[in-house]
Amino acid sequence: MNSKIETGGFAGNGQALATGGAPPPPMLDLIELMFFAYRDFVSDADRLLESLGFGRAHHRVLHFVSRQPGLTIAELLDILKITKQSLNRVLKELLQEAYVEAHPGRVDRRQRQLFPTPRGKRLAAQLADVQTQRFSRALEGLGPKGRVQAIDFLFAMIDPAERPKVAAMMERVP
Amino acid sequence: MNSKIETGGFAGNGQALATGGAPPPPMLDLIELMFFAYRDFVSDADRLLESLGFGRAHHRVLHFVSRQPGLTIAELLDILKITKQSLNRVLKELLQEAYVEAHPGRVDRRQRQLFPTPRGKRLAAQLADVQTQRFSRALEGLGPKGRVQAIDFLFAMIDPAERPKVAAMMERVP
DNA sequence: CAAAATATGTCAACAGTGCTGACTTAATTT
DNA sequence: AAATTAAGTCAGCACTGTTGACATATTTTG
Repeated sequence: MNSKIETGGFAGNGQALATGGAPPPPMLDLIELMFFAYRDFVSDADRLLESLGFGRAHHRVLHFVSRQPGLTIAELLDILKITKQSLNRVLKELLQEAYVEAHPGRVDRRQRQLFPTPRGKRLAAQLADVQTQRFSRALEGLGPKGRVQAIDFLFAMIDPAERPKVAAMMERVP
Repeated sequence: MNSKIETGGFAGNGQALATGGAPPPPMLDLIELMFFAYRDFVSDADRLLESLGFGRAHHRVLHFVSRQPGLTIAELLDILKITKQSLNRVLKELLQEAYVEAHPGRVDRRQRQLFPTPRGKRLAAQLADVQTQRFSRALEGLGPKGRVQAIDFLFAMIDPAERPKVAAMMERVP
């Protein structure tokens, strides 16, 4: 049970340990850049959502429902990695305010398939737009391969076990 | 083996609408990859923190105090972009459990300068280590310039007004 | 020096979003 | 017919963010 991330304590971190595998020096720059980049990345959408009384959780649900219309609850839970109770709280609001619709699954009627309404599509597009603007500006200064490189880097940061699912979603290009 | 995304296919993303003001196509791939990458990135540290009764907020404070010993409250608030009440809640616990120490500022004694204790340094190093491991594995599959490119991309994602401060922190290489 | 500004701490209340546990309903599978 | 599955719901809790108001030092200013 003990997560043996005991790298040897303080000494383990320092690269002074000679023999065997010297632990790599911490990549503080990347760690911090990841924090700052994400902090500012989400802030764009946050401002828009706040005016509607929604939060980030609403955004994520609306985004993936717009991206994959007909998504079931179970599929959504697997993407978001949250519990059904957490999901239900925000999904209920999106349904009530008619940003999302649910219909019983055609093949398995226990399931509920989720679809964005026109209103939901519009909001999802707006949110994607402000975030796309940030990417656009960021990529402007980065050479022609900047986008491909960013994609490769971010994809490599994902848990290997999750990559096939993400890759499958990516292939479904809009 | 190399389960990279098929970048050659769609990253180009043709469709140059000539006339009028056609909105740029949303970069759904980058938006989603940013979400997935960050989700998995923070999960590493989360597991370690949970066993100590700490959360992400504690991690951030401990990280930046370790990174910039002598940091004041106001400087920390500017980095984290949270309110002093939010900060105080977690800082209080880090002080009580002796991961961080505070001393009155030498020049301005109203200020409190924050320092990591040996214990705090050790935990900060452990946390940085698990996150560094993820970066290491991610960068393995990306050419030799992968790291520089990732840094450039993430830096470009930050609000322009914030970049000088972040750059200053980066220059202070460990 | 007295007054104003500043840096920080604190109390209280609330919002958003995670979690667990327990129970229900409806539909499908066995 | 019984067991399993997909989903909903209720209750409560934890973490982390927010405002607003007020308190205490300390420094700066007029």
